[in-house]
Amino acid sequence: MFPVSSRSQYGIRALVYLARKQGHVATASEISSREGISAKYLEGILTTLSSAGLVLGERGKNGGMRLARDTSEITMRDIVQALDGQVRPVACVDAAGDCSQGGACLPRRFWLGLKSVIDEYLESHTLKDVSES
Amino acid sequence: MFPVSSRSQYGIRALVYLARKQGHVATASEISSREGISAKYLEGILTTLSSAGLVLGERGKNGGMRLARDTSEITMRDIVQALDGQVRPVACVDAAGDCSQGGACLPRRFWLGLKSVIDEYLESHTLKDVSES
DNA sequence: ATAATTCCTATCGGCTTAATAGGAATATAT
DNA sequence: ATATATTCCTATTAAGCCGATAGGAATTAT
Repeated sequence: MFPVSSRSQYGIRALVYLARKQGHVATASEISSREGISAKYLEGILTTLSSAGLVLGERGKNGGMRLARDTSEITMRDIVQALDGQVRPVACVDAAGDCSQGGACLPRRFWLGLKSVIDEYLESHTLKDVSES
Repeated sequence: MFPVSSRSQYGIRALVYLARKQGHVATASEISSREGISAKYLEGILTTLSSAGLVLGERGKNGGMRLARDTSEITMRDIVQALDGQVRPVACVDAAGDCSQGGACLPRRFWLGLKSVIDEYLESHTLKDVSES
C-alpha cells in the first residue's frame, strides 16, 4: 500500500549522490554505475529532473548533471512531484474535483486530509535533510 | 502519486453504507446496486473484510453482511490494511528490512517517517468519523 | 426442495511501468 | 575539422498488477 515508484526512488538516490558532489557535475553513467541503476533508465529520470528545474544538464563532452540550487532549497515534494506527479490518493482530490457523488461523498474529506499529511511531510523534508541524515 | 486502490475505496464505501444500517444486515448485491459498484467484485471485497473480522457474513437466505463491531472501533487503517496490506512506501521498510545498502541507505529514515505519518493518520480516523462527517 | 446468499478458485483483458534501443542535438578536446 | 562524450528525444518491449468476470460450492431460511 502506498508504494513509491522506482522512478522516484532512483531519482532521490541520484540527487543524494549529486548533493555529495557539492554542485560539481556527475554524468548519468557515473551515477548509474555507482548506484547500481540501469543507465538508460536513469538518464531519462535525470532529464525529467532537468525539465523540472531541479538539476542543470550540461551537454557535450565533459558535460553532466549538477544540482540547480542548494540542497536546502529542494524539498522531497519537488522531487516526487516532478517524477510521479501530484500527491493524489483518489481521483477526486484535485482541482477538477469531479466526484461522482458530488458534495454527498463522505470519504472525500478523509482523503483530502490524507493528501495534506503526505504533502506536508514531503514538503517539510529537504534534500539536505535526507542526504545528511 | 500515492494512489489508493479501487478495492480500498469500494470497501470504505461499503462499510459506510453498512454503518448507516446500524448493525443490520445488507446484502452484497444491495450495496453494489446502491453504490454503483460491480457486484461480483464487491462480493470478494466483502469476503475479505469478513476474513479480517471487520464484518460478519451471514450465509443463506436472508443472509448478508453486518458490521462486526462499533463504527468507533474500526479504524481506517484496519480497512485499508485488510484490503491492500500494510503501508509500505518502499520495500525495505518492513520487518525484513533487507535494504541492499544496509545501514548506509540514507533515504531509509525518510521513508520510515513517511510510513509513520500515513499510519498515524489512518489510525486516528475511524469509520465513525468518516461515515458521519 | 427451492431460493438466496456468502464464500472459493480461476481466468481474462487492459493498463502501468521498468527497462531497452536508436539516434539527434550539442559541446569539448585534440 | 574531426572525433568523442554527453544530454535529450521518441518508440518499443516485456512483465506485472488490478479491476472485473465466471462458475460454482457451501450454507441457511422458507
